[in-house]
Amino acid sequence: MKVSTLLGSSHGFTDGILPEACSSRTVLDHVTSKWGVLVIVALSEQMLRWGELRRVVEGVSEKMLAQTLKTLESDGLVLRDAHPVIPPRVEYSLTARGRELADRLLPLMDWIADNADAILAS
Amino acid sequence: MKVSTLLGSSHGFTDGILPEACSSRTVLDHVTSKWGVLVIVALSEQMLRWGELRRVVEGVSEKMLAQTLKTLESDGLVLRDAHPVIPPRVEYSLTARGRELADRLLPLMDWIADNADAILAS
DNA sequence: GCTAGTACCCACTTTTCGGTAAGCTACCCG
DNA sequence: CGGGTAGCTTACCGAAAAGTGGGTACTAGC
Repeated sequence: MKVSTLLGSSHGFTDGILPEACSSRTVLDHVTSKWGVLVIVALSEQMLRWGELRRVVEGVSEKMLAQTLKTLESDGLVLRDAHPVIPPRVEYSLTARGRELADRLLPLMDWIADNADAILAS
Repeated sequence: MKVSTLLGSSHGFTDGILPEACSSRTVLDHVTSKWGVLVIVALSEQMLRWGELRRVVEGVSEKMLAQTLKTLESDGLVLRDAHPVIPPRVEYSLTARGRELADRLLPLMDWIADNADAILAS
């Protein structure tokens, strides 16, 4: 079902835009969490190791990165590939589903990057 | 500048994905705030009054709706049109810039709505 | 005069988010 | 044997987000 059909002057929309406490809201919260978007975008280009992610996603703490990755992994958006070597080597990449998400996220991010200054100026 | 060119195996990406504390991060926070997305989507179909927004965006409190609308209005994404009549009548709609955003947000929301159940099942 | 409806605002409290710092494992190097 | 490294985990704490309950202004209707 398309969100864009949930509303409509012809329907009267007595129901809301996405019912409260539905699965879409939960996923939306995961994806639009403070670091979720940035991690997805970072991984959209290439697989990255833990330490690389920490550097690339500027400002994220270890705790938040671990938490974000765990959520995204359990959502099936990010793949965690741990090599049992010493020192540990863990590689993160997008799953097919994660790449679908990234495809829809990147245009948004590009638009934001283009318009951010104008938006804050007003 | 495209976000998708910020990274790249050929560049070495010693700098991060969007520098910390830049305008893009701020706008990203505004747009991906808990209620920001839902308000934009709700207004993407049609202009809505305050009370209608409260009902359509299920679960939002008056305080949060007011705060969200104020942020979006000062970002130039939402237009507030107050009619000086009794009882008060205030209409909210998207600006041209807000519609640009909504165009990039709706495909994302549609994808989330389509995949939410599968994502939470895993 | 009392109540209801619309669109808010403000103060207070609670809850959640996120940062800091420390510790842990298992090895390798010197 | 001490220090270093990579990838975490945990406990603690402050800040920020968000909910609650009240109040305001104005008029129409009973």
